Amino acid sequence: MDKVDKIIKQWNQERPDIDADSMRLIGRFKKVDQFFKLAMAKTFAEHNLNAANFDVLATLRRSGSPYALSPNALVTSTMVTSGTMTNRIDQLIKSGLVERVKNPNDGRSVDVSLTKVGFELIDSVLPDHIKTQDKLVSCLSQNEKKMFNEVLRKLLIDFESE
Amino acid sequence: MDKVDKIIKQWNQERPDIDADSMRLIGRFKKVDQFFKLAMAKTFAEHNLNAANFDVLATLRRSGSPYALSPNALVTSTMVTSGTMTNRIDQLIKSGLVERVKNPNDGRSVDVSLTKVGFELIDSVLPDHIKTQDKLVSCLSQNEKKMFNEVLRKLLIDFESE
DNA sequence: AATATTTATCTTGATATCAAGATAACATGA
DNA sequence: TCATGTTATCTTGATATCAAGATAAATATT
Repeated sequence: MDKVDKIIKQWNQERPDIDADSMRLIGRFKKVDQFFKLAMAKTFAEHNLNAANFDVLATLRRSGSPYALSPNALVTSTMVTSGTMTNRIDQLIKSGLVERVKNPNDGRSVDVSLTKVGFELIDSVLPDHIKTQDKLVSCLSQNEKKMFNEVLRKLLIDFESE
Repeated sequence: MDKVDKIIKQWNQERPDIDADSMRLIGRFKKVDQFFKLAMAKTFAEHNLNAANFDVLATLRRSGSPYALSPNALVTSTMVTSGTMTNRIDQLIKSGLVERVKNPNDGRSVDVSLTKVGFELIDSVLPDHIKTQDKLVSCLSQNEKKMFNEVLRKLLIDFESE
């Protein structure tokens, strides 16, 4: 009987008319999410980053040479608003990890480009990040991971079809 | 090939030394989380609530009669700081959904108590919330839900043992 | 009884985020 | 070409959150 079970038990007592099976599932999911985020945040903090910063740097890094994308492209791939991205870029510039480069072909547009320091930082965080992620799911068997992945994929397909 | 697969493909090209299997799993998990949160936020918004407000009201409701808990108890069960909880309570009082009642036995302490309006609101949101949650996992078979739940439970047991 | 410690709540200052709108550059169609 | 619409980015004002500290009451220690 874990915390989620206790919550469901409370609901059963107070509102026995409600079927709380999905709540149990989603409640557990939410708790797992909290643990995931906490563990990854710890890794980022060891390199003076947070999840938001890391996200931007990682997106630039994996986009390949020349490690530069427009703010718009970054907004699209990170699911935040443009104002949030402006702020993130400003912070990363202050830390010397990226720079803004004017686009000569389009006066409205800029490229956000990894600096050498930024490139080296993200490349040094990455192995730790992978290690953290591996550890987070290390209690699962290969088969469990496979099923887990398939269930998540099925959910995503369902969501994106609507 | 979904968005997560594309991200992993980029990493494979840029950093073939890195084994990104856990990243794929956790990346999907994160996306599912976003969909879950978005759908539930929509339901809350239909009743002029957000996830934070709902959380407090639901915690008070399921605690049973007299539907009152100390801010401290609310902090413990919702995983936010005391300052955040003070703010949430202030907002809910402004909306007339809860009230602060002095604890006669302990001058430091207050009880946060559901008002009649607050009680009726949370009871009317609840069926919609359950419906939303049911729908979110409706694409999964009974067996898949069972396996999903077991995997999540296994993860939580692992996290809490450390 | 007086002092020190712990507990419960609130306050303060800083940050990250969002929604909406401002600004400037580009694109299109008459 | 000029007017209109679109696109890319940034700005503004509001909100939710956190970490750290303030306040006040209860408890423990001497």
